[in-house]
Amino acid sequence: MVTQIPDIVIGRLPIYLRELRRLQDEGDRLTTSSHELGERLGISSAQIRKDLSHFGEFGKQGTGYHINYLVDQLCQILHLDQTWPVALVGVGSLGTALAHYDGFKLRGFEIRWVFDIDPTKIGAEVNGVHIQAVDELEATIAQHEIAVAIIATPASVAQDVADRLVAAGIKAILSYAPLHLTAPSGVHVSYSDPVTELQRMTYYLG
Amino acid sequence: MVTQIPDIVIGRLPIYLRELRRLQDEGDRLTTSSHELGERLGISSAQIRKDLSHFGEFGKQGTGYHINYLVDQLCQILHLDQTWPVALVGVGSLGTALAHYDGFKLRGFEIRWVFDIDPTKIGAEVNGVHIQAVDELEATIAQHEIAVAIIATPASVAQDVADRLVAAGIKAILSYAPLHLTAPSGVHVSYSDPVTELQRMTYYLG
DNA sequence: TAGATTGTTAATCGATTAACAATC
DNA sequence: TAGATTGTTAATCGATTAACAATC
Repeated sequence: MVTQIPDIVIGRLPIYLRELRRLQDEGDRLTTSSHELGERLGISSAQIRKDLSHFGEFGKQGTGYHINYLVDQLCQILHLDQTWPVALVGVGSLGTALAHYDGFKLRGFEIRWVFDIDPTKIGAEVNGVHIQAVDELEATIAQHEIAVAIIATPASVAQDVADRLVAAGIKAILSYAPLHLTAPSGVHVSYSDPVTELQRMTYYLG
Repeated sequence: MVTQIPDIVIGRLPIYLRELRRLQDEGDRLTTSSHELGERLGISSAQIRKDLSHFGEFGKQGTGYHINYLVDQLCQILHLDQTWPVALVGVGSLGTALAHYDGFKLRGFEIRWVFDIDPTKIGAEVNGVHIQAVDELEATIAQHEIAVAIIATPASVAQDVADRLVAAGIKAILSYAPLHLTAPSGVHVSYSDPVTELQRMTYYLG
């Protein structure tokens, strides 16, 4: 029986995975518990057990969860037992920073195509990746069947870029442009806007 | 009577504000409606009306919301009728990109102090701001009563940096380090981790 | 065996939505 | 007046938590 799992549960799995990897790196134990994990993440142990129980029984009464095993399971669930090749659009300062970020590879992603509209950038390289003209976006994405893209363009062109990415077959977009993007259902969009995040916190400051 | 307003409501206000600013920039109308705003943001009109009603009655039956007025009100609520000076820790490629980002000023923030631990960077400038040694962090934050900070350091030192920021008086932290930070209650922490965001989406991809 | 911890149930808590009287 | 849209209520829907039998 296929049960629809809430988005909010899916959203926590990468957080669990990230903390489990830290436990692996610390390397001093083979198992952990929902209590320990919750303690480290500020999440209740009941919620962690409930979340995981949507996908199977990964723990053992009395001993908890085998860290390596749970990491493997979460990677399978999140489809991270592969490296997702990523297209990046926009090589301004943020795009360049993302292209150089070495935290992608180890966690399942690799920026392998980079696009910009600026003729003085096209043909150059960023972190070993050739910068292509945005004109080539559709052909490249279709040819390589790329599913994941990052938008790091100015806000003014982000919706247009998103439309073209979607038309070319992209299924998941992470956008750094500070505006809501419209995309057809079946295409997943997530956002990162530092100002929005800061504004959420200033409410609570005198 | 003071009612506790849910965090999730507060979290949507900056989104409303951002879209209202877009309507201002488009400049072709003085008013909007919860229906229009919801349409543009993929949020139900009922939710928008409910959210706003926590803070007052900002609309008029039949005509909707006066855009400029609602922007003003939201800015007041979010304490954005001032510019918040921000301290940035870490001047790697991401920190540098943030220091150069010109989207802060217009929306209520300004990176005015920058810290790094690398002696070859200390004393240089990034976007007109002097790079200080991390040693000077406590004194500078206390002296200027800085409330908001951004962490763009490697994960390995992020918790230590956060502890020092908090001890010096910082009340809101936006962290780009890919790990959960522990902070005392009363200190607000938000996160931006591109990999976590991408991992949330790959679950839905074949 | 005794202690620890799971997976699950039922209860609680909170958020969203539908509907509509009020009124511009 | 007629149409549009608010603010609010009550109903629905969904998420979190507390508690505990099962069992390692």
